[in-house]
Amino acid sequence: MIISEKMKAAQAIAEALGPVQIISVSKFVKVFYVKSKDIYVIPLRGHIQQYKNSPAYKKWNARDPREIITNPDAIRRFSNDFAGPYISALEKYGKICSLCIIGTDADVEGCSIGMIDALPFVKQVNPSIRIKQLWLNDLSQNSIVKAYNNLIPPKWSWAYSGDARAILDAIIGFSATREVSLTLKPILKKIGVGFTSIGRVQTSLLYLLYLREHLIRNFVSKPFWSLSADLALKDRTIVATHLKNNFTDKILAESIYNKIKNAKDAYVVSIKKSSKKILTPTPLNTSKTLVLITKILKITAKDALKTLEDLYLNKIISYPRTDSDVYSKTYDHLSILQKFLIHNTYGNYVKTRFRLKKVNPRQGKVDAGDHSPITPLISLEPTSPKFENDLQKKVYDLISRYYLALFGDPAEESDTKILFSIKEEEFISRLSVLTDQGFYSIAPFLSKKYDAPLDFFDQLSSGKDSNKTDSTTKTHLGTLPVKKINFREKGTQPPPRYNDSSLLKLMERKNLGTKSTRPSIIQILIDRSYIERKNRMIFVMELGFLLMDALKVIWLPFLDPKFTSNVEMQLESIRKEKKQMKEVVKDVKDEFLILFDKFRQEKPNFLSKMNVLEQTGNITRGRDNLIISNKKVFVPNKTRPDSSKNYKYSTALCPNCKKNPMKLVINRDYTKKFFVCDNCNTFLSLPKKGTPKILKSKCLICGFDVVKITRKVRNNSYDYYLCPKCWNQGLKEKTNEGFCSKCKDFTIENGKCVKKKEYP
DNA sequence: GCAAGGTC
Repeated sequence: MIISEKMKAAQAIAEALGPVQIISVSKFVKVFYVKSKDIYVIPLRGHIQQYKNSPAYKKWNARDPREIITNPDAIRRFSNDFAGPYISALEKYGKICSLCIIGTDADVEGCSIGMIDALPFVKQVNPSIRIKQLWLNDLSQNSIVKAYNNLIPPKWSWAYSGDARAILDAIIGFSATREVSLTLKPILKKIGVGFTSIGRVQTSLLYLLYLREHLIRNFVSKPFWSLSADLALKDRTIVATHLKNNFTDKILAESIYNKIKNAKDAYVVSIKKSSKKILTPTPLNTSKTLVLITKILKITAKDALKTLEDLYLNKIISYPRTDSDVYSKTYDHLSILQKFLIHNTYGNYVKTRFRLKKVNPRQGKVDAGDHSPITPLISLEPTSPKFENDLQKKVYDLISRYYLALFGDPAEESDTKILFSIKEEEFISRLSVLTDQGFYSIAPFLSKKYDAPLDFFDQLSSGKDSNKTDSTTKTHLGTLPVKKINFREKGTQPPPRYNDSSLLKLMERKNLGTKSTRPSIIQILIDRSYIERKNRMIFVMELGFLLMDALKVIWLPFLDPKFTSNVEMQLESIRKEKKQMKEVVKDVKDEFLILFDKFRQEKPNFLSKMNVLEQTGNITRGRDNLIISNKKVFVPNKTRPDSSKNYKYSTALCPNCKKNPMKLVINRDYTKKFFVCDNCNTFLSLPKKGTPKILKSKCLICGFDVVKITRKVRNNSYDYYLCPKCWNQGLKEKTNEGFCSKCKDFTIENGKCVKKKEYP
């Protein structure tokens, strides 16, 4: 048996090894059987287990949060709720196989998924099974066959490194989140916030945002003065700035201004022209793609990643989570390019590529050995029904154009520096002109803004072929009339606010989070009311600001990204077998325990600083209408984590007021489930156990939406159906009605309420 | 109620 990390990889592995037979082990999980080799390839869904607090520590008040660090039994591994069918498959095939091959992704998390999450289930049913590892650099058939013929001993140290990461994140996160939340409980209650989370990555990121916010809030603008000249050139105006700009000495600047303000002519002293080639871009890894999409389409990182995933699942682009920007030598670019030949918009560009035989892409530098760079797999017109929404079209367009640009010619720009003399004062004007658009023709969004070409200066530089000249210097070449001399007072500006695009870059630079988690880390800070987005800019809210302000005197070593990079170094030493996992977990725990105790010591100071929140009742900043002093509870719904967009609604109207559809409310741990009417607050309760889903069909008795309830019992799941309205009626009247299976006249067929067939 | 990391 081969254990794989995901469905797509399982299928690719199986198909590379021989003809495949698909075995459905549950509604959604398939196992791929390669009959010729008698191999079962079993997919997983990433991690199938996670660390949680053991039952004794489940309640926040039950035990001292400090024990989460000191008591090794405080956290335990639990199977995820979707893991049932995967575990069943591991057990079923574990029993009948003699060799178990770990074929998860070739990285630390992949090893931990295969060996820590999945393998124990196999070993439990078959303790003597042999274990090997399939080390895959990509999912091409060649690589898979090669790796299969060269199985390696399992890389345990890699798996332990990942496991240590998970343990430390859980211990640090759970203990600190509880300790800080419980400390702030009275204050948080008053400002309507449930808890304040602390984590290795999110807290470092919040600290960096706090530092920037601090700079911006405390920024004092300093004045400076600038001199510039508007010069007339035919019907255009070109602007030249004083060579000594900017002036901090107002008197000096003013005296120059007075000297030249009535000048009529600007003498061209010299023209320097140089040209520069701009290389085609390098292939797209996840990080680059997220930065590109958020920047060009001005959407959030979360939406960008979601759209990439959707395009991938619809087989429109390749796997979107990769650290590589190098294609393997055997990557079949030709067949992709050929698909684009007939494209209405990109077709001509691609034809030219074939004509010029430019069919090899520019390569990047990093081959992380995971997946190929992000690549369009098919050629789609914007009208294609395969797109589910407008955003998918736009993202596909960006990725396709970018990919095609890898085969493009370099672009070329010319940079012209013109030095003027205005009454002996030197002024300079810089012009940047695109002289050869090269790959920008297919990917114009990669281009910076250029000036319109000015052939005037080409004539001035006496007819030399400027394209081939790197630098030409001419003196006293003529004059331009001065339209106006400008003398302006300006002020220094604070550093800019982060947006999703620059924040992703920051996280990459500071090595915070991974390609897959960065967008969700940003989202967590928003959900916690630590930060908010306004006009795509990130603002730190009062809660986040004060928290960092108060914590920085106690926890600086933890807030600094150096903490997480040190942890990562330690994890590396496990991977490289220089240190034992136990040793590293102990060291980091000890280090954090000292900080934890320091927090306890400083609690009174911390609390008094955070009390400001309570006094002003203000967790936000910059939204004037929300700053209400001396009111204890004010937090409007808007500043709370807004999950409203995730709500599902019934199509039927509220049976009471008949004005609104009803909102399906499910809280995070699925303990509360009900329909509620936003208008009249009417409730329809739902069964306590199981996950409800609104079906597209309506109850033929009352007209309300039929709901499917999925129940999971141990490793199995089953569905049943009910009508919430009839069911609530049944509860009230104790008639036990509303279950579709017990309905006299109707039944559910293919998810639809239909009349029962009558049998004569 | 909590983290960060995978993934449908």
